[in-house]
Amino acid sequence: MEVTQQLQATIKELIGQEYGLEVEDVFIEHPGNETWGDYATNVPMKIAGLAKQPPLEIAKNLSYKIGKEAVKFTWQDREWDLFESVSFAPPGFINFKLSSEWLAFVLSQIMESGEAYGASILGEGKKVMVEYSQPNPNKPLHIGHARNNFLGNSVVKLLAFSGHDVIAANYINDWGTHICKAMLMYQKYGEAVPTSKPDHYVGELYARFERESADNPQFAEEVAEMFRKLEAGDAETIALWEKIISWVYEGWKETYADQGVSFDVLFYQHNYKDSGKDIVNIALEKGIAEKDETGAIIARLEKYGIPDKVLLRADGTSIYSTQDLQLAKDTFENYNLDKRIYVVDVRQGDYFKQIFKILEILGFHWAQNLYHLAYGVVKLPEGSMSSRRGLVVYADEVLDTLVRKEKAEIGTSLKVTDNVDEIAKKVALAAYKYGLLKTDSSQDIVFDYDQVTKFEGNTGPYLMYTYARAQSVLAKAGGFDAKASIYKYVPEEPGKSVQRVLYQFPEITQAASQQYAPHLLCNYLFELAQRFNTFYASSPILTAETNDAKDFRLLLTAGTAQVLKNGLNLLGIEVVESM
RNA sequence: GCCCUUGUAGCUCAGCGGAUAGAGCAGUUCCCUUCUAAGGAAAAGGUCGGGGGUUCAAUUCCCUCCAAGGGCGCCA
Repeated sequence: MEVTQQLQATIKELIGQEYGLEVEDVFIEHPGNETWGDYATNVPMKIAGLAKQPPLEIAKNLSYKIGKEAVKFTWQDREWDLFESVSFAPPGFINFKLSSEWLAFVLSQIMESGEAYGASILGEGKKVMVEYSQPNPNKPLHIGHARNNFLGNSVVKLLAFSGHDVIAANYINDWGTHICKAMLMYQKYGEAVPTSKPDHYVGELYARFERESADNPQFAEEVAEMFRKLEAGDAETIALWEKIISWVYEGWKETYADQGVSFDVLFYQHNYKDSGKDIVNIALEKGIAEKDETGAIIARLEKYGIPDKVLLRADGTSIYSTQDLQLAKDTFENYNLDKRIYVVDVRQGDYFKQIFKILEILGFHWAQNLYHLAYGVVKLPEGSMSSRRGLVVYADEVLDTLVRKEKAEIGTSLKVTDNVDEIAKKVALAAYKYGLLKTDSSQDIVFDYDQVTKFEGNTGPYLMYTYARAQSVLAKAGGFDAKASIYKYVPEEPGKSVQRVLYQFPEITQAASQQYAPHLLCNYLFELAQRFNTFYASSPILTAETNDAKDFRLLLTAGTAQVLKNGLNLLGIEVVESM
């Protein structure tokens, strides 16, 4: 059982005995200052009123009654105390300090579990679909999309690691007037084959439309006409659409492969164009939506405090939301989902409120299990990105820059002689992913090129470097007693400080999974790496004073490396053995 | 007009209602004849936008003001 739960149960019981009180939640935290302890509770202050006693008195009494013998664990056929001490502190805290035995036990657990260390069964039996990326065929991916891809990818891994049955889905917006804009330009000016990376080429066609449509008012009607023909199934128009869209897929395939992002299933918007209209008709019948004076079909949502939503255009053609309603229904019912998560930027907040509410009032019970994981916008130091003002940073371009920089960096290192390209790519991606994941995903971030292309401090490469160093020492040691028992334990500060973070890994992976928050993991891994590096700088490992100390430090090194590797994997970052 | 979000060190960001507000970068000092210096150590840097309130306790919750973003029926 988890330490936290065990502790909570013990405290609850004791409060019942001592004060005859039932406490629902016993809040357990890690104290801000480690000298106080590894766990703490504020429960004396919470119950002071009901117990009619000063909080400090309660803390004193409870800490005394709990005692360090209260909680035990078994290891190597022996019982050990979980805590080294239980103490109280004003204004009414109880602090618990973990025993050296427990901290050593954690190391043995890490070695035993290996890549599975930190995994949990939190989501056992739950099926979740995570839809992310949702690229727009008209625009080459920029760093905002990169944030989406990295976040979605990491959330999928986190959920799987906590026992969920996860389906990574991508929804391709291949149907709509936006595609027709590129198609129209191709019809007018296009070459037979793309003259640049195919998806970028289509992007250029679209950009051309944007530029020229102001001076060519007839374009708008030509596009509308083209889309009507497309929806009506006109063979020639469909052939053109297929041609354009296949170029886009070709380009994307490369980008996704570069980013190390993949999906279990792809949904195409065009597959939902007809059934989507069916669901709109049901909404009409139920009086949820109505036809307005122009002929457009509108869902009336104002009584729920949400803006009304157009579901079909006046000319009867469909829009994004038409298909999205149907997709939600299909996936929920066909995949038997327990939850569906949409990783989409925060500006779509109202849109998803509308969609979710419509499905709810249509009577779909599963509508409450739809969740919009809204992530913040990626801005530039100059302000919001804007392709019109030329203020865009493309995803491919950042990766190229990072790879180039990393190759130069490797050039100065004597450690890497083989696989330069592969290592450069991995380190570059680590910098990229970590840079976009380390901030709370709900927040807008400012993308500072100089900062992301730095490989020092709180960065992905720093964590990889820490791992590589650890591996290097382990390789030189040529093996050690991985079961270094408790009897070999040599208490020492820099090492213990690492252990005080290591044991928290399972808590962190669970919290990150429950909150869909990779940044929690980033914060944790950085803290771990910092402490390990301090240990590394001050405690010789291979030349330790005694053999026991050497074994123990090697064990600590191996444990740290394992946790770093497991954690980085959850962020979509692959470690390298040397760099 | 309505709705949402943000305001923490020069910059970029952490901070779970708690016990002296934390990093990284930049700037200042140190540390490679020792296991990878993509590292480590030290000092410096903050009226947590302003003002009220709730609480034993507020950067954290509520209200208000100021400032900056974003979203609002036929785009995605």
